[in-house]
Amino acid sequence: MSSTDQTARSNPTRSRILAATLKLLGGGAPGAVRMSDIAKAAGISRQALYLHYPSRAELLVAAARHLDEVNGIDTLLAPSRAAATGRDRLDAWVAAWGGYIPKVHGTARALMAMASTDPEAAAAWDDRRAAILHGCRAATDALARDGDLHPDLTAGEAADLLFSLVSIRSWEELCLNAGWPQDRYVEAMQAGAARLLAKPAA
Amino acid sequence: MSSTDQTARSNPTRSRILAATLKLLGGGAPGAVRMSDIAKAAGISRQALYLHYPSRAELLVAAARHLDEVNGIDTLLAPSRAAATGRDRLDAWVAAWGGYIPKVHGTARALMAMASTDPEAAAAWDDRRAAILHGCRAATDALARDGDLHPDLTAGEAADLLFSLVSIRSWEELCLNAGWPQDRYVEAMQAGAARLLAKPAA
DNA sequence: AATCGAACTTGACACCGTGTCAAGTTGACA
DNA sequence: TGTCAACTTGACACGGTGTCAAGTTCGATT
Repeated sequence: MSSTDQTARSNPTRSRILAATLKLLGGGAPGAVRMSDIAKAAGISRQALYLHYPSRAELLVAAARHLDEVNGIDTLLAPSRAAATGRDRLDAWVAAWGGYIPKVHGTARALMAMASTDPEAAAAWDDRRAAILHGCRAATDALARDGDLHPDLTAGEAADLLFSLVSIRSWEELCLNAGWPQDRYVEAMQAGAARLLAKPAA
Repeated sequence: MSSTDQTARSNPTRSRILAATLKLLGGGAPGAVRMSDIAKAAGISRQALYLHYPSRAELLVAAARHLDEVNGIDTLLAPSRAAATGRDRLDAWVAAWGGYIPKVHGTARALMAMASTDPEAAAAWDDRRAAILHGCRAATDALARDGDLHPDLTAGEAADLLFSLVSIRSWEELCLNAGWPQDRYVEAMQAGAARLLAKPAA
């Protein structure tokens, strides 16, 4: 999830392309974002864009990678790894991931849409899914180690549940459609994840 | 959600079109379903298809309507309305809706995708969202009436949470990607919804 | 100073899927 | 017999992606 993307840093045009892509994708894009839109925003011709990223799918994948890098996803997720108890870890994970969603959801949305047609995008999206699910699993494993996991659930099931509870789609539903403020979202997800996954207080 | 769709029943060709559409959309469609695919499956020309449904969006909307009708969605949801206690109502709702998802998810998926480009499809999808959310709200209201709602949540928030917990996307995640059996899904959602939304046992 | 190559430009074109248009065929019903 | 509706074939426009070919610009090489 963080392979210090040389190409982008060393090459000024590519950075501008990625920056333009993220800007368009991030800023509540009105309708679809076309390749030509991105080229225009980056101040180059459409063909130059294809010179750097041979397909829309590859561009989106690169943009998602780049997004993780500039946001320092690893640093962001560190507190979760450092937590002492399972409950703390769950809270920290939900806070970290929940806080990250607003930053990535535009790009993620485009990647998801692409994934339904392009196999390369599908693979990239699957990688990300796996990484997030892995984070969820780490939290539910920690919970299980503390004997704090709800008795009806295996750690695997709990991870799946957590993953779907704090999925990007669900965030969109709550924060974009239902109008929840981001703070309330994180708070409710932390409390909700605990109720959903942890053993009820004795 | 059930306006006894005259047109379809009275017109044999339309029924065949809708049947073909649902079949293609339902049967784990490999890749995108084109208008020409549907025409071929219905045994008519592409142009005849446009004669009945002037756009892909309108066809998908009609297919979704038709799907609700043949499945008797109202009858299906009746047990939920009849439940005595809030908890019963929640359980019945989750069971009914959760059992309905596998039948509609193919069509819903297509409609969702369409909604991001076509305003008419977006409106149709929003109607469906509203109807489901309304069902969720009815359940959480019943819970609240019994004084059984979790103290941290308003009935509105609880409905939003329930809606996103049992969303089609989440079902896809759990049952298609994570491989949960449908039975386990319903069971886990019933128990999970109760933990998430109801007041903890005293 | 001449030139080579990389990055970029303009402009054209193929492909695909949606949606439209026009002109013909078929068959039922009056 | 004529007419109307449903349907057919075949063509075409449009938008978006991706490709191809032929120039331009400019810095680095020798």
